[in-house]
Amino acid sequence: MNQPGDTAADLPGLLLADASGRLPRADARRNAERLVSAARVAVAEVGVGVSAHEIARRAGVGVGTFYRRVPSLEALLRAVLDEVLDDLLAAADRSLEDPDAWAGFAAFATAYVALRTESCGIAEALGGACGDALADRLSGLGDRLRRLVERAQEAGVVRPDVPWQDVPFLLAAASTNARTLGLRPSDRQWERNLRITLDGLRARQAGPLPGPLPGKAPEAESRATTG
Amino acid sequence: MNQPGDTAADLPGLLLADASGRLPRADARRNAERLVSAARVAVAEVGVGVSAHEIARRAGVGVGTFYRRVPSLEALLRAVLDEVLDDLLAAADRSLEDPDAWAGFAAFATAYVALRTESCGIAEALGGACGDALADRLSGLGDRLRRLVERAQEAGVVRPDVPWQDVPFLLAAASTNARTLGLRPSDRQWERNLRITLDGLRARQAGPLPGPLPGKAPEAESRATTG
DNA sequence: AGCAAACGGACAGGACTTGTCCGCTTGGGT
DNA sequence: ACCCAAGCGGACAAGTCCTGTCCGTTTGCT
Repeated sequence: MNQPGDTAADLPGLLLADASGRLPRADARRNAERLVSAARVAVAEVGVGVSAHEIARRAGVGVGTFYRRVPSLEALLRAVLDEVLDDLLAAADRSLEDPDAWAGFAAFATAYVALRTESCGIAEALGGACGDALADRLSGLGDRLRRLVERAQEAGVVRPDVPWQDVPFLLAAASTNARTLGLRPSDRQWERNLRITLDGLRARQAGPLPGPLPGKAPEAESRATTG
Repeated sequence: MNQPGDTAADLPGLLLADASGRLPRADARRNAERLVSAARVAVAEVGVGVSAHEIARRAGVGVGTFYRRVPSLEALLRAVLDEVLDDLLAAADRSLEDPDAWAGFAAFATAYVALRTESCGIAEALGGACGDALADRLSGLGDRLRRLVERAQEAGVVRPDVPWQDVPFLLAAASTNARTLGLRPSDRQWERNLRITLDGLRARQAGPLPGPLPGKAPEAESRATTG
């Protein structure tokens, strides 16, 4: 996906080198790589709201070094997220080429859910928490997901009464992280959730879905009494 | 659930009256009620991280009035959450008395998902975001959910290979809010998610679930490559 | 009408945040 | 081995947002 020998830490969008295009000293390059690695982990564990000081601390460098190696906190986070989303887009394209429509759909669903589960920040980004910055990639993902679902429905392997617009909700749902549920994070929970969700999506007899199609309802507020 | 004639706004845990047990002036009582109402809405829309100034603004009063009517921000949020959780516990007990095991389970699942979907703050609280403050009520909920699931499995209406520990994950998943997904909030999305989840849980032939039982895995960290 | 109770909101003080700056350290060419 | 510029750490500036207090003004009730 990323050419070896890109910028310091193989992040195309991130200018880590100086004006001459090189990082002359080994420690500079090493720290740049540590910062990018730390940023990936921190985005996964803390989320897109992680602070520059926190990333620097995890990388084992001072804040001064952070801002010498990276143009800004925003640029670093952006580069990390862009990379992951590009990988995911590529995975979707590969799934679309799978001759088995169900296998392709399930493979992408698995990759998507795994990613959301692993990285709290990616889940936020996929949910639009980063505003317009990732809009292009997100709409590209939506487009591919629509094609994957429609193809599987035409092949008769996904129940036809589920509109493709429901699927991002279902996948996001299956990837709900243990951390957000008050239970200790057991690594493979998402696999169980996804399995049950996919069982619910598989073509077989089932009643019509309740409610209107998503994405068109007015902004009406509803309050239900739980009693 | 709450006796009429409790404290100012029917929140048992919250001392809104002065030492004599009365709020002498009508405006004081009116503002107390406005603050509690605003807190409920703000918790739903903003989450448990909502600020005192924000609640006061929504109630149309100054911060001074906020702190004169309410012992602290924490106490107000706690009272609001306690009330909702007590209602939910009562709903669970009612479901356990339903002679139809599936209907009882589905009714509670619906109430639970509806609540999480309606209120962002309740979803956070149910996920343990409030620490030990709600631990008693949360463990009570877990206990009732376990009994609901096991009863439905013994009656043969929920697939027996799904351990009850998976169900809170699945319900939390079904209630994933539209707001967190970058799509405009369409009120009834959760009904569609829940329907598909329940379809996945209904007893019928299905392969064994992958992975270990939740809640027992060690803290091992896993990194998967998405490519 | 009088006055205590209640009001609004400026303010204090603290916990964060991003990003800068400067005195000290060190990599690496000579 | 030496030298020095490049690189380093972390104190610091300036800002935002937080909870909670205080006081001059308004208002409900007797």
